[in-house]
Amino acid sequence: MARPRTPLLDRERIAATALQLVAEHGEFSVPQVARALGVQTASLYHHVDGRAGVVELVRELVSEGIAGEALALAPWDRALEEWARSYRAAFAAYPRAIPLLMTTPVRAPRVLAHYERAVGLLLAAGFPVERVMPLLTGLENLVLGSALDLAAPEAMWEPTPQTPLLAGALAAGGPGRADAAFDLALAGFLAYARTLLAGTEARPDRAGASSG
Amino acid sequence: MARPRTPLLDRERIAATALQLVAEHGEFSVPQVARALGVQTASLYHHVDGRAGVVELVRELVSEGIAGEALALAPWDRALEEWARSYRAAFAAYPRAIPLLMTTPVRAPRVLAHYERAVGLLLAAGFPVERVMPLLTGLENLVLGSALDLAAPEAMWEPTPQTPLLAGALAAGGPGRADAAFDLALAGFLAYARTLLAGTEARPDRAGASSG
DNA sequence: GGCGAAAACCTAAAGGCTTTCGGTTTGCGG
DNA sequence: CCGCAAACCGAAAGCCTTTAGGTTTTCGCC
Repeated sequence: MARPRTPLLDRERIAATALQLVAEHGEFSVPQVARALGVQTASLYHHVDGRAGVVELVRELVSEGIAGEALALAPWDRALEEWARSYRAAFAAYPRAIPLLMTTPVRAPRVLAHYERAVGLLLAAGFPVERVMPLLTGLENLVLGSALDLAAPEAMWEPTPQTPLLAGALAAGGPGRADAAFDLALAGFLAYARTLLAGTEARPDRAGASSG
Repeated sequence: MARPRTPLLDRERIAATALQLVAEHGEFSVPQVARALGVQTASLYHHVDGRAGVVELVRELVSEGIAGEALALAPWDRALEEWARSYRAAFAAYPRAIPLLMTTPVRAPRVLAHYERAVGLLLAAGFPVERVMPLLTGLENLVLGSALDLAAPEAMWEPTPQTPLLAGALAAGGPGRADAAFDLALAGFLAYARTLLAGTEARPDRAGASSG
């Protein structure tokens, strides 16, 4: 009962166990992961940078389904669209993880690398740098909001007898409808982005020349 | 040191203290609120339904700035736009509260009443019931994502030396830019919603007639 | 005016969480 | 073979949420 012949823990098993707990209960704690692995709580801290480190492992696992290579497609709007679709699909597989991952800042290198690529794509497409983060933020909100809505609308609103219309609207949307709504919202977003780019190209921005 | 001559606590003081803690530190705990009010932790439980109850009080306070009467405007798209603008302004005043309020389901009656009204507005405008929640979800994500981006972009991504483009894009956006981006994104959203409505009216939905 | 009930605070405690510190055993490089 | 690092355990500090039970004060009612 000290050091075992073969290690009981590694980052992969920790990540998988935490993700399973999140998928089942919507949250996790370090002791819960330890119990599921038949290990004392303190042992986890030899493999992982605290609870926040486990969250990042979960993020990596959930994000594995995102097709980063889609960002290499042309033209830029098609790249963004394919990326957003695989992004949504990856998170829709684990809807209960979304609140957990939205709450904490993204630190996972693999996920940051995705965003780095996406920023590069938008800059190469001609967007001014100050438009890039609002665009990515908007797209991310569209994707995650849709993924959450797809399989866990009750995570957002709690209808009461005083809110019959809300209850009806919540009950009305099925998975197929959510998919169609995402398609349309994404199309709207991309159309907006194209308009924005056209306006930028027509009148090049000269911000920063006066006060910076 | 038992029951005081004049009460030390009430829901308003609890709410204000919790909101102040959230505004300063991004989170709160029941003992922290108690300490700030010079009271024992357990005393709060006589006024509030646990920690979740305090969260709902904070939500009410933050949401007070939302102009619910905007939903009575005509036409429906202008009502939605004005509502969204005041919604964003209310949350932008307390950006650090946004993660807290996005994580837990909405229970606060006043806020649910807002959504109830919004659902009614969209139904009256002619949207099919199964489109309503995706629309509201999308609008809410737009609003909250923009509010968070307005004053706390570092709450979402943690740039590293490996992500120079991301760091640059994060540094580039100022408050004025975020406002302009919100204006455009909102315009895009409303245009998308109008398109959706036009398509619905052209070919009335008969969902529910076959199986429901 | 008196009295019981309820309100409002307290102390205490259970049980959970995160994290660190100091053992103890095992494996490995020299 | 020896020393060191790795991997696990036990214990503990300090935080959190929530409940239970006690004490004093106020208020409504007779």
